[in-house]
Amino acid sequence: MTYDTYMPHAPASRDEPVPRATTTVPASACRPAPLAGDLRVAVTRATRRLRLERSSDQITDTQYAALAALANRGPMTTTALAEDQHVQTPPMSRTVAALVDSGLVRRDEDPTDGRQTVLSITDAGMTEVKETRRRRNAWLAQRLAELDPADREILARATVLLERIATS
Amino acid sequence: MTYDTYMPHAPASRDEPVPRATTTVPASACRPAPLAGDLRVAVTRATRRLRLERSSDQITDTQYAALAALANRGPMTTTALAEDQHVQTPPMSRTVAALVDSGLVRRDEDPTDGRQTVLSITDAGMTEVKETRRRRNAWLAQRLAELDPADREILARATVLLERIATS
DNA sequence: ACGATGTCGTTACCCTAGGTAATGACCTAT
DNA sequence: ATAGGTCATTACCTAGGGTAACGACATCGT
Repeated sequence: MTYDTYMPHAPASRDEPVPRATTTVPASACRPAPLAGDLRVAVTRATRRLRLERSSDQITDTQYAALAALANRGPMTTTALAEDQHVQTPPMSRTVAALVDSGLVRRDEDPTDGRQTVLSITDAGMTEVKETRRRRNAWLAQRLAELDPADREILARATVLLERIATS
Repeated sequence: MTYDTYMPHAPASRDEPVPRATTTVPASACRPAPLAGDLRVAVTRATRRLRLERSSDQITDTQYAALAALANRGPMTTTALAEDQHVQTPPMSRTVAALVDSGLVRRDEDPTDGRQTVLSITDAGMTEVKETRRRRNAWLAQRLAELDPADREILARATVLLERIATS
């Protein structure tokens, strides 16, 4: 079993110029308080819009997120997975149970600690991640392909910043 | 009753240079397909993280989103509100009912079409929007204040792009 | 060595919030 | 006038958050 070396975080370095962009924003929209409101609404609306594009999938958003975490970060316990996803352990336990029932995740007992069970993604699970990732990203990738390359770079940099904010 | 002139969309104009930023991204992360995966994960994770900061609120995420839409865009029907929020009419009808029960939204019959009811935000609703916006944004605004100004500009531009994607 | 305490995972149950189906009220077009 | 379309609501299902409680196991203190 190999795990994707998926690393959205890029190393930070100062004074990188961004080439050109197709949008301008007033300086007032860059102040923390107004930006917080705009960004919150935009992220919420984008999440809802993305949800529309998962109709024919066999796996839910939550299940995919957990499975992708196992694919990206390797085996871990239920509690660690819950912390990674910022949810409580009981709901994560239920999500994991669904993935185990589907044969996408395997439970292995920790030899040194009988309380813990280590969760690993199965080959079927990894196949599902790759296929689901491709299918789910299709719509968004199409929208992104229609953007100016400079706008895609804006979003790529914003992705790093959003990840940084989400993990703080 | 006055409505906030809240306009996250900035007019588009080409060839605007972005000053400096504290992050770099590899060119591969700017291609549509990889960026779609990264961006989807980042937006999903950011949404979950933001949800952690609403503990003591009296109003739910969904209710606030609907109320804010009425505050920002003015009176509209239940169906129009559902379309704006990308949900079906029945769930929106239920959300509206909760807001009416709380006295934050008022139903007015359309004088020319007995089927329709026009929803308007009340003074109490507008107060609630302003207070909730301030309270909910506090955490995010603090995170944003810690960023480099150039990074905030990246996020402000990304906000416009996300709104554009969400409404496409 | 053994009991008290703490931790991991699960189950049970509540709530919010998506979805579809069906219905009633009303409008519109033939 | 009536048939069909539209708006809003209600009823019901499912997913997925939360807390409480419990069993199994580990660890620590005496």
